[in-house]
Amino acid sequence: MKVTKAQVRENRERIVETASVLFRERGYDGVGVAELMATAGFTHGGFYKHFGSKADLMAEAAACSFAKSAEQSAEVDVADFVQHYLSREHRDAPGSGCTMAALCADAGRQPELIKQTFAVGIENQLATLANKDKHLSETEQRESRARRIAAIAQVVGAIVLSRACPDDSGLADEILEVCRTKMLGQQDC
Amino acid sequence: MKVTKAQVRENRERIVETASVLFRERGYDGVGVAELMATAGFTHGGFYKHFGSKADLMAEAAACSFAKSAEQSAEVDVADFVQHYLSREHRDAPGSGCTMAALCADAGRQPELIKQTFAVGIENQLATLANKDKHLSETEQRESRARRIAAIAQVVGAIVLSRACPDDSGLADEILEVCRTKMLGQQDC
DNA sequence: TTGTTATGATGACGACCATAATCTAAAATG
DNA sequence: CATTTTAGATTATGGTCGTCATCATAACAA
Repeated sequence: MKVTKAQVRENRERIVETASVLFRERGYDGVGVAELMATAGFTHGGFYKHFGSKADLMAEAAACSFAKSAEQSAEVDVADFVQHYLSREHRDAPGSGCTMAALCADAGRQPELIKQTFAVGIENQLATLANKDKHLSETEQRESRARRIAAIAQVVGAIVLSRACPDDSGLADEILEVCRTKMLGQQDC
Repeated sequence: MKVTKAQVRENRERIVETASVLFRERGYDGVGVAELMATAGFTHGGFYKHFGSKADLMAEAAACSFAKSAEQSAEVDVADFVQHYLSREHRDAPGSGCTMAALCADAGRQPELIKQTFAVGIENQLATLANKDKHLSETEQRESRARRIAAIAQVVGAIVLSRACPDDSGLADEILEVCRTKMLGQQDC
């Protein structure tokens, strides 16, 4: 059952995208190759014609989603970004949300290849946010980078903690709200 | 092979403590019941004489470690706490470190029972930090609670992100350092 | 001391895991 | 049109998973 080269590329893309969603929803250990392929519409046997291992796919799926989210957030106002990032909608839809927030804890337990991908993703996001202050002096830029790092830690921590709370718990919403207010209240971000 | 009642309690405690460490190191999905019991010095069969399910043990292990860490941090200066929490030592030893930082992302994908335990753990930590400002007015206390929530999100996010970076990466240390400085620089915490 | 109870060892259950060899049919290449 | 190539289905590997029934044994209550 051979398929067109274009079809192969499309199939591979669908596997990566399906994996990206499932991993974000259930974690790297929560999804097997077989289920992954079945969800994408294939049997599991063909998997290793596309990827060397599950870890390879994890890295590719992460890199792909990092690139996509950096691209998107480049054209959005920072305040709007925070507003959406720290929303209930984002928290309740990890499958279509931020890969960093959904999987960075998992990444910490994965092979170096995955960690490198995540480090690149963080640097990418930092660079995207930095585009707004090219005109700063060197010391100002250093201070700006520090603020951006702290901001990312803050919003990622907020989402992760909020997701750890029960659905009906007021605490989950409170965490989001508090961090949203704090974040928007300071001129940096 | 029956054992003393005292022995049973001690065995059960050892299982919980072993689980607490292993889960923090490798995640809830990364450790099986069999390996757990073997590490604690038992065969896997006896597990269900102590716990109804793996999820029950996860909840108990988390609750146990939350209680322990709240107890410890109650008698420590806040600045010292942050200093240690955002240290390389803490980041590189998740098995003996903060359960919230190690497992809150995993908790978000677990049954409600686990999430409830984590919510209680967060409230506990918030209450512990609050002991320092009993003398405040009601509005001041509300503001204080908001600051404490944001602080916890910040430090948890920092550890989780730092762990997601490669071991030799400068970024991992930078995240810790930046957040430590930011955190200690403000009078709240 | 006798009878009851319950711990923890043994072993098995069916399902899932990542990975891989084999085979096929059809696309790509000549 | 003939040949080569290869995507993806099929099937198998050896292992692990959570859960549980069974059972010997030793701690308990009587």
